[in-house]
Amino acid sequence: MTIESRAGARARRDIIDAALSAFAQDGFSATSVQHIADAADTSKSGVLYHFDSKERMLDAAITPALDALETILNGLPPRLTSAALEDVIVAFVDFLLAHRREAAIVLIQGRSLASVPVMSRANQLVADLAEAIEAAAPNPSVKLRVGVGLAGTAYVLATGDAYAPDLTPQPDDEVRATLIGVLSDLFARET
Amino acid sequence: MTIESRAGARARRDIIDAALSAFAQDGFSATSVQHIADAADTSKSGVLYHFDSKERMLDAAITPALDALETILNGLPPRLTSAALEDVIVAFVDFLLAHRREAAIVLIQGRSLASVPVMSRANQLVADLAEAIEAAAPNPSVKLRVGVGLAGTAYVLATGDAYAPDLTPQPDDEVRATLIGVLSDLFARET
DNA sequence: ACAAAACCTGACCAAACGGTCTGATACCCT
DNA sequence: AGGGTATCAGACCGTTTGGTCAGGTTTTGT
Repeated sequence: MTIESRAGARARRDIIDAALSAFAQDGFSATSVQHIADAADTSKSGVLYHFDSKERMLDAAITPALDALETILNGLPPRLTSAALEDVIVAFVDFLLAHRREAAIVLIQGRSLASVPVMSRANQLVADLAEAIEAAAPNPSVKLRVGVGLAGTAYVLATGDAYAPDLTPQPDDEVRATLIGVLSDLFARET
Repeated sequence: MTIESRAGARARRDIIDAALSAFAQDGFSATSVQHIADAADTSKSGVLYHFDSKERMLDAAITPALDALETILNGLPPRLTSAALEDVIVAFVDFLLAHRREAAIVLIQGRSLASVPVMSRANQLVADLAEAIEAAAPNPSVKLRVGVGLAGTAYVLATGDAYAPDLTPQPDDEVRATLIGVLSDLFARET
């Protein structure tokens, strides 16, 4: 029986869940193992039994999301047509909707935690995605527009409502449609 | 003679400068006073002589930028016409260009440091600005578009090039014009 | 020139941190 | 039923942290 046994899996998931929320809200270095333990209703030792170190907790917490992002990347055609571009935009927005906390962590702490292996991987994936999408842009100005769109979309979804307090109560479907529209427009428009 | 005397002012400015860069790059809680001291070529005690605590350093570092933002806010007419809106957008972009590091700190750590008074003020200012601009939006969908634009603009300028590595070498003038264009478009477009 | 204020250093401290270790409890398989 | 293992809790440890303090040096005002 592996460490992923059925009975012990719940505590493990609770810990990851608590860590994910804490890392996204308070930041990695500002989050103590004790705090995670409290949130997961266990002890510090209990946490460190499942994950050898704090860094490994971060690894376990965001790796699934990174795998999902990598899957999107691997599905990209070598050269993006504008029809394929639409698909990528949709996939990216859906990815953000599904992994808000992980996205917030990478978006906000990707640079400062670059020395952590899993974060290095995350940064690479983000750079690859941005490069792939921006490669379809005809000139630097459109690249910048797209950069703003991608970053803004990620930020709004990841942080929830810091810059737009009134909009999060909207159903996700509407938000999704609007965000896809924004990104598409930013591409289509010529300056 | 006050503490702002001429001879001592340089060390003080060096410290603030080092703190600003460190807080923006590595985060407040991940930055040690010792690190700031090293970067400012002084000792930990030297730093803590000029600023009683780490929090007060943060305060001193970003307060000037917050004052500038507040000035922009106070200049807003009670109801934004579309011409006035353009002015606000320009002022905001210029503000971001002038205070990238401070913007990065607020943007990225505004939530997690909300308990620090100066950060609470920063969050309030940002919320006020967003509210003023979004109040000019005709419907929730445009609000979301504007939210994406504001956040994206701030993020791209603050973090430099995380999501658009190729564009920062551009001269600021071009970046400025493009960003103003993006924000204006996001407003003008109806979904 | 000289006293006072400003400035800086090194030693020091209590608290909090991530992580280890020992042992107790719960669970599983045969 | 019972041995083995997974799962935790509490005490503990070395390190690092923000911050204090006493003392020395430089600068300033007169």
